[in-house]
Amino acid sequence: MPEPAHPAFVPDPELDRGEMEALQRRIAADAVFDDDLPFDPAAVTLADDPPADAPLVAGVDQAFLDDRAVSAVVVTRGDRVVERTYAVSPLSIPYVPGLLSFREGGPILDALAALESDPDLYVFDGSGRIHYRQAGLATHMGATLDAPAVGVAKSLLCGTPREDVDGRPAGWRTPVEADGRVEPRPGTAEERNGVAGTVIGHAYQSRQYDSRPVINPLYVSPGHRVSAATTVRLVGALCGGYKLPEPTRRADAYADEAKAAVRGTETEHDSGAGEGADGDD
DNA sequence: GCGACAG
DNA sequence: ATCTTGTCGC
Repeated sequence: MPEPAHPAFVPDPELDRGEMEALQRRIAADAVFDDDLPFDPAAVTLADDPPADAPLVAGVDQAFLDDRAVSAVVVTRGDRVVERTYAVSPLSIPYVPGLLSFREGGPILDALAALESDPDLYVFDGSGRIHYRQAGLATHMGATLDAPAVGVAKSLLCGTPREDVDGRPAGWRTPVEADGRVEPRPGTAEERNGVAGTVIGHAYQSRQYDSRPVINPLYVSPGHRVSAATTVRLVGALCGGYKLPEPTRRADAYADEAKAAVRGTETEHDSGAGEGADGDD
């Protein structure tokens, strides 16, 4: 069901670096970093028995096999899994910091196209507004689908946390402000007033065990149609006992599962059949 | 030239 | 992201 609402934004790996960056600037200008949700953010929970009208949340993550991406999507309502799909797609370009969506965006859209349901919110594994041109993976995908989206990264791409992030207790958060590496969005007040100091996301300590290996915080940022404040609120509501939000953990596990299945299909005897389609159970 | 760099 | 066994601890 989920199809690109804005075809011109669909990531094209064939573009040269300059064209990719130009497209990201257009996407950033079009992206909405304010709350424009068709549902109540407070309705997003991990309740065991959620209301029948609770928002559908899609967790998206990928695993890699040779020169292919195994993109997995797990849709949940509260704590209940509603649907799962995955797609195996060829990867044409290498990973380049700042251009991640051009490598993984297409494969992700392949997996989303196999979905029967229509998610209300997407949780992507990577940055959104916390990006050099304010158009990270979550923003690129959210703007392309014109759907609410948030980005959850395990490390910081750019920007500066307002406070030191080391050794913080669970629940702690601090704003991540734009620094000299972040460009202002074309056509916005940021061009005249500057972006430095603008809150582009948050460092969020989702989990911290009473001792041992100090856990690093997550870096969450708006993808599309969601503010930075609501993004942390949503991610906080989606985290249940582990560092990563539940939708992401499930997508990650499903991606590994699908990857193992694909690998088995090509190892047991020989090879031959198999394409980059979908699958579920 | 040097440093930084999601997955 | 990926290559990988065992091991310490609740």
